[in-house]
Amino acid sequence: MDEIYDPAAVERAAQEHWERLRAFEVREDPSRPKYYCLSMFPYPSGRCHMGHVRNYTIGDVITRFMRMQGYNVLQPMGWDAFGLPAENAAMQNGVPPAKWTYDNIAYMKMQLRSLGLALDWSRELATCDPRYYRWNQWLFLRMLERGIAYKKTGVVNWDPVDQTVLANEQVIDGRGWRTGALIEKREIPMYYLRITAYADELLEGLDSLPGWPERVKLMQANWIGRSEGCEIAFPYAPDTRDALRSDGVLKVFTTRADTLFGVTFMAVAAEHPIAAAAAARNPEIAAFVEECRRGSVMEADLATQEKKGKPTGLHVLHPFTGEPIEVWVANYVLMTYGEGAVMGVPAHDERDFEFAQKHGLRIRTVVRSKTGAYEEVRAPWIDAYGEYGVTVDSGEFSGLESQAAIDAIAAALEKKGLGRKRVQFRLRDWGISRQRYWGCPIPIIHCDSCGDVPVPDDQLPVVLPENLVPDGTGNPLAKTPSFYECTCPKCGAKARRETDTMDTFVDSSWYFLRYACADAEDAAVDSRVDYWLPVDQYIGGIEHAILHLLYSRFWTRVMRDLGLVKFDEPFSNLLTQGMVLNHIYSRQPAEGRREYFNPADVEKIQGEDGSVRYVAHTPDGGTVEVEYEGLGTMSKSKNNGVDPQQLVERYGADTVRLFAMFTAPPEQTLEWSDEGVQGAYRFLRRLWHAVYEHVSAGPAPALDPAALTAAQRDLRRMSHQTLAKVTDDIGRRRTFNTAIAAVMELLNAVTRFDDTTPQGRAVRHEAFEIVTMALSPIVPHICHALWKALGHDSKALIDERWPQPDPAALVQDEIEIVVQVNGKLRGRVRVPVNADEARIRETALADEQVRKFVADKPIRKTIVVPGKLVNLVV
RNA sequence: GCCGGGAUGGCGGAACUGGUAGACGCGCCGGACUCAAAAUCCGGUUCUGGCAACAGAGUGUGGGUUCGAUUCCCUCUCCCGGCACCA
Repeated sequence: MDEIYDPAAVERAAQEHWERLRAFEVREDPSRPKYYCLSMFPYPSGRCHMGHVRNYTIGDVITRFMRMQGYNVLQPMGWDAFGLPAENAAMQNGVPPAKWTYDNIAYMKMQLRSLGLALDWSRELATCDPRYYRWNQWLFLRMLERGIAYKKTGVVNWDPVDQTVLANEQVIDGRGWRTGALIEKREIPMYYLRITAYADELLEGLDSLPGWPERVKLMQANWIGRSEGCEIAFPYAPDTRDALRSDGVLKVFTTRADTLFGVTFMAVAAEHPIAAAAAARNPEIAAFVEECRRGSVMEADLATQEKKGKPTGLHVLHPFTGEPIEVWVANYVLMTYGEGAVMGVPAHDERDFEFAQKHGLRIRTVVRSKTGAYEEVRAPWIDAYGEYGVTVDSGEFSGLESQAAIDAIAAALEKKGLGRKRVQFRLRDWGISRQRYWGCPIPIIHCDSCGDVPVPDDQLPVVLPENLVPDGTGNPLAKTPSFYECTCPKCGAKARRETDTMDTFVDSSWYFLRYACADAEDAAVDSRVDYWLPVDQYIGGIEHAILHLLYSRFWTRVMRDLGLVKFDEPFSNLLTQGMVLNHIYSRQPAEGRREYFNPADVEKIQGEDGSVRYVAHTPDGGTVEVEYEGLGTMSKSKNNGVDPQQLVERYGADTVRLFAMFTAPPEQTLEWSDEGVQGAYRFLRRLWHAVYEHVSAGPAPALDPAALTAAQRDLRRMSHQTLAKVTDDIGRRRTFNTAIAAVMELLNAVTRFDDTTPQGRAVRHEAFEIVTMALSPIVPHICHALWKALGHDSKALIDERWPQPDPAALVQDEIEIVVQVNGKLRGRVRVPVNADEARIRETALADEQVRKFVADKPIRKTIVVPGKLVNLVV
């Protein structure tokens, strides 16, 4: 063993050993319990960032831990390789997205390898590989056959200058990111997947996932948004019948049918047919509808914009009273939810209340809440107005409890044919069409005579040409005849291939299945999926809590219904890691865009008066004063990323892994700190040195537990306590930071333990073995070397079994008890471990400090927490 | 705006089921080693008062439940994630 810790040499040796033995390539083995540990695959953006390092280290710790527990562990890796950044890079430097992507994959693979992850690279896949995405196409066609996939129009962001569809992130303050043009909404035909058909099952399925964080399940449940309510039809008044030139009804969905008699207006979305009819005859309405058409399609934008509305002058009739009610167009009504129309009940809905106040509409009180005593609803709004209560002024339905009123009104409406109870979901069907090049082609051919014709299975995959370079003005596929020109599979006539590609969420909705059988050539999945799936532990960023995870749950169910897999839920346990943050420094030049400076180049300057300023070093050798903007997630745009590669080269992968695991628990955000990395490095050096000192003194004799001194027993107890804690922290709690802290404490104790007797050395040897074992999932390279140095030449550490604490070593005969008087800490006493309440109380009262506070007051109550604390109440 | 989460020393965090607040690490201060510096090692480090023993205060804000609250309940403030075409 070398005296000096040389991470580069240590890591090279360990990685060579694992690679030579193909240690992490696994096969189905029915005789052993399997464990599928999966981290979300990366988008190959160019270089790994700290978020990847954190994500994959967490997965690796669990993988290595479970492997040592005797499981057959699969940990695969692949590439989420389609997506927008490749097109953006292409626009910038003229390189085709394919080449950019494959180059990035090669570099990032090298980076991941240098981290020493226990990955089975033989299963590697990339979603831009036709061998993968042909099955996207195949599965899409099966969904089309079953009506799960269908076509309808959808709304997109349209840049009128570039004549192109923009992603939400490309719309900044309502303008196109490249052109600065005001963005418009535009309706185009798209393919949708009927996720709503699975809404109930996706919601109920959450109950079968005890291994998922509650907050993620809650977010998904709210996203699905099941609500039970009533569909109510308001027949058109004569003016509306004229305007639309038809009989008909305006349908709304409401959960508060009990407030039906409080309706004083109706509000419809700008895209609603009644709005269109009103716009056709009234220029003011037309202008308002036009105004609503501008701006982005993002819900956050719609929800934060000022609530506006215009009366249409058209009316519908109340289903019971026949009273005419005016229809308004309002920008806060979503065409995509329910019927694109709502009934306005200002007395009992806060949003309607505000709208009515603003436009001077009537407020009609029809429910009295039981908690808020009021006769009439009037400003300002109080929450009691929105509560359930007893109906008033509601004709034959007056005097009923809200729920009874809802039932009665629903029944009466149904009898009239003007409504019924129904369930409404907030969840919408999943639009998968993208007017973009770098994605999986949708396998459809448009024929003038046959319509939309699916590409026959034997012509799959529809291969994406890899040599195109997008220029920001629309999809290059639509300008490439060699791609879109084809013949109709049905009639043989000239036809046009669909040029839209699929949402990249399609790619990531089933990749975890494909890892089980990545080389299967004639099927999407084969029987190996039955062995490995479901995923036992899935690890990824909290930002995927809803969309990716919900789509994957949906897709898995579709594949189940196609008979391809035998389970409902793809991920049994989920760990959502927090984001990685770093400081943000910037400067606003007199002209042009705000500049961001990497924190590595910024210096903090403390003035003598306590003032603080920040100065950044520029590439030309100069300095500029910059502003501190606080912490934010590491990103290219804020220039606050840290390159893990430099750190690996400087300190080694183990240091980077240790830092990522030690600095915060996995679910929390992680703040970057240069000093923290150095601290991690220092610890590993200290560990190396301590083991070196120990083994240099020659082999340790065998441990004889019966022959130990009290101090030796103490250290041995601590070793086994630490082992028990680390096992629990990694295995159950997944708090790697506290596991590391416990090992650090043990190492501190070992370092202080200067007993050189034979049994002292034996106890120390055991402590080092436990330290090495316990840290090995986190810092596997150094532990691989230390294990050998500790005399284990025949078996590598990764092939050892995780040890169990010795119960005999944990036994203690005396313990410390905390004494409180009236809940305040006043002393500590030592008592035998099996002392009863009387004995503890007696010992506590003998303590001088305690006596001072008890004085001669009678003890009214004694609370004993066994093994921990006694509280004397006087 | 809606949904979800968070806030504890100078800093990152710990306290697992309502029971010792501040483990562990960073930083800082003092000491050892050194011609000196770096590295390393040893000691100290929540705040206030006190030489000390010790006492009081203290987990974003305000209130509540309890013998006892960082932990449970209510209120407010600020920060972060998601909002369906970033991945």
